[in-house]
Amino acid sequence: MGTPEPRMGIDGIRDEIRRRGVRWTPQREAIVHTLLGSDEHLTAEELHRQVRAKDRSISAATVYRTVNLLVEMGVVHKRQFGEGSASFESALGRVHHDHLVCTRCGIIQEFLEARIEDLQEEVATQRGWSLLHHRMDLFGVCPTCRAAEAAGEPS
Amino acid sequence: MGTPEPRMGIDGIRDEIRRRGVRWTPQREAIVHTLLGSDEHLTAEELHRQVRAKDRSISAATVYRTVNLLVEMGVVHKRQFGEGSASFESALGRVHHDHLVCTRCGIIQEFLEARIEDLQEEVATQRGWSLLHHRMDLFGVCPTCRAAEAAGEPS
DNA sequence: ATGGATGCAAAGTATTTGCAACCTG
DNA sequence: CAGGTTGCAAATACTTTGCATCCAT
Repeated sequence: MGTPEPRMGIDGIRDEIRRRGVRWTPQREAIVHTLLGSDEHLTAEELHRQVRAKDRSISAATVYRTVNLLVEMGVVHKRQFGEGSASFESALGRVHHDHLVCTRCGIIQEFLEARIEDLQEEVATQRGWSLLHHRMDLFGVCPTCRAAEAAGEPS
Repeated sequence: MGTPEPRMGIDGIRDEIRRRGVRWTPQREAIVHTLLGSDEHLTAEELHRQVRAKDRSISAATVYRTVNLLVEMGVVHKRQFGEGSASFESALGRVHHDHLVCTRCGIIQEFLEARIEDLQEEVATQRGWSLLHHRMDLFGVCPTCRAAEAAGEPS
């Protein structure tokens, strides 16, 4: 339930984990370094694969347990774009944003549009709701894929 | 890939199904009537339960196969709010809308905010994307639950 | 009568959990 | 050295699929 310092950093995560009375293990260190050091949206499987490059013995179960801990701590966001696996993304030192998802190549571009954020709050308030959070994903074709399509390349 | 007539109706679905060379069975009729006749967002399990009230023998597999067919025909929308099962919602005679989801009681209220729709198009276009569709869910506490909370009722 | 549809059970995904061994604090 | 953590395998939740039978056209 803790909201961490905005720019806690990896060391801060270690300290926060210990402060919670949970342990800082080599597995957790590898997972945190990999996920927090990446600016990508990684699925549990992708994260597992990368982490196994450091330590072959790390299991998928530990990856799942660790990302769930990090999500619960508020330092990682869980995203669910299309169907299939969820993705995980570092929340450290980053402001809220939404996503453009390319339906052709899968690339994800982040954006923040303050006018939309304001209108979302207005929509909720006008209808008597209190807004907690939201999810907004825009699906379309990215500039690169549009160019490829224009060049006649089949999808 | 067919985009159906906006107000096709249940008979129109039967005709469209036959036009595609697939068959109109009692199971499909029961499922279509139940889902299209409901203004709720139903999970496959909820739909299966309701449909079994008409015909005990209808299997979950048939429910899944039928909703997938209807989604592919464009007459039903598949929604994935939180975790867990997907929900299905009739698209017939309805315009696009987004959702407010109560994190306390799960109720779903639909809304349409043209200014947000315009800004989504603008966000995509400005960044060189072509927008195909989007998903926007606002999570918060509905008026009823807010009143209950104000009255001191624990969640 | 013919090939799509159904029910059933088994298989698939994605993720979680029980448990004994292990290791951090 | 106490209790949280790990790897493994089994379990879970949701959905899809193979197959023999059935039935809509």
